[in-house]
Amino acid sequence: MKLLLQHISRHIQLDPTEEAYFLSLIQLKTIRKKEFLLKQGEICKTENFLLSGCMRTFKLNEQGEEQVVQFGIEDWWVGDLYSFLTQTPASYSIDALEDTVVAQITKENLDKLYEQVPKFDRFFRLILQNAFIAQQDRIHQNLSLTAEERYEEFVRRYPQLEQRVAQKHIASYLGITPVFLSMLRRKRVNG
Amino acid sequence: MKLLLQHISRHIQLDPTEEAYFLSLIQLKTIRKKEFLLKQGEICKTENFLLSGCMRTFKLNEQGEEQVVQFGIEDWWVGDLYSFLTQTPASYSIDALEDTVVAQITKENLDKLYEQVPKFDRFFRLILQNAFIAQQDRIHQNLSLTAEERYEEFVRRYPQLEQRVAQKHIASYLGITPVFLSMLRRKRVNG
DNA sequence: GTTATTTATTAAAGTACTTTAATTTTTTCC
DNA sequence: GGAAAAAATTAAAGTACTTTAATAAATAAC
Repeated sequence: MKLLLQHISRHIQLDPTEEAYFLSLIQLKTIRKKEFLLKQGEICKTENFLLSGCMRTFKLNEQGEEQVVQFGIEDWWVGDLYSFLTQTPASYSIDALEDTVVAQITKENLDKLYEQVPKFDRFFRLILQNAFIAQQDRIHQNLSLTAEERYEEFVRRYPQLEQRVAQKHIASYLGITPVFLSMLRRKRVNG
Repeated sequence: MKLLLQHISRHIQLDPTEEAYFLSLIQLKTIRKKEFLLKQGEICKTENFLLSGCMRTFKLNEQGEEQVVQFGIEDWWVGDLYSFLTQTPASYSIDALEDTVVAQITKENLDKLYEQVPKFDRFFRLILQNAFIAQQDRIHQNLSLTAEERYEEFVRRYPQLEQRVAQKHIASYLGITPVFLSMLRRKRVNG
């Protein structure tokens, strides 16, 4: 839980009362490997901050294939933001790739938090700014780089993930088939 | 300028003093068709709200081709957020596809605004939430749809843009060549 | 620890999309 | 309003990536 408070203190300063109030709105939850935090069609009841472990956010496309849109590790937020905000059925599923612990806040509690401690408007504005910038770069890369270049970028940017996550998930995240990713890796190793 | 105040009032309520203060921090600027609002390498000094016209945000890739990452029309914000926040050289260029009028706020003034009227933290949080959701959907679509399907989606979602913007820019936004887009369009018309 | 199951590799044939280049259409500009 | 420039169309050859299928390697399960 210290991890979450550290994460917040990087963006805003809380006094002890505010910190206590914030913590009173948070719940911990453990998700075992292969279990789901959220299933497509359910309502996303919480925003989730990863304290440990690794998760993936994905969507079934029309052919029933799983398309990974995001990974989450320690220090990252995961959730289906649209479903959370509108309390409508989720388009994304989220499951655990390792045993995972998350800190959760419900929409009701988050709304209270915004009213009681408006600094959190700023906090989430800052978080979203960073996420927006990262996503825009990713869109640019997806459109202008080859699969090979995207893979290089992925390895460079997330060396930990390359190790922790199955190749088929990385392939999906990059928008290519596992077969083709395997070819790229061989090419990389052999020269 | 009414457009901007309406846009804000959809998300937060300002009292007359706050509104006047906000307006005192805003400047209008006209950009003629083909002129630049921002050039890659310059520092992005303002966030920009489009009152009329149409702009494109793009980046030169390593082969020197222009990759369009976003269009902007009335009611949208444009800028290079990373360059704006860090006041470092921009990775993106922004130019006008039509004569355009924008309402601008500098980083200095926006920082003042956040301190004087903290509601704006909420305002931009809400704007960023929407942008984040839209981008996530776009990432998913870019990875899981064919070029033809992405084009269909684009036409469905932004019918106005399809009319207003040159095909080569739409092709770039979709991540395909103008030649291939032309083929898709013929196919669409002929059956 | 062995078996069953899932994941990664390899090869070969197929397809969506690109590249190049020539022609036509549309837009720009004095 | 006519010439020049830019954008869109068409066709043909080329390439990055997919699909299928068979085998090997790694992980899970009892």
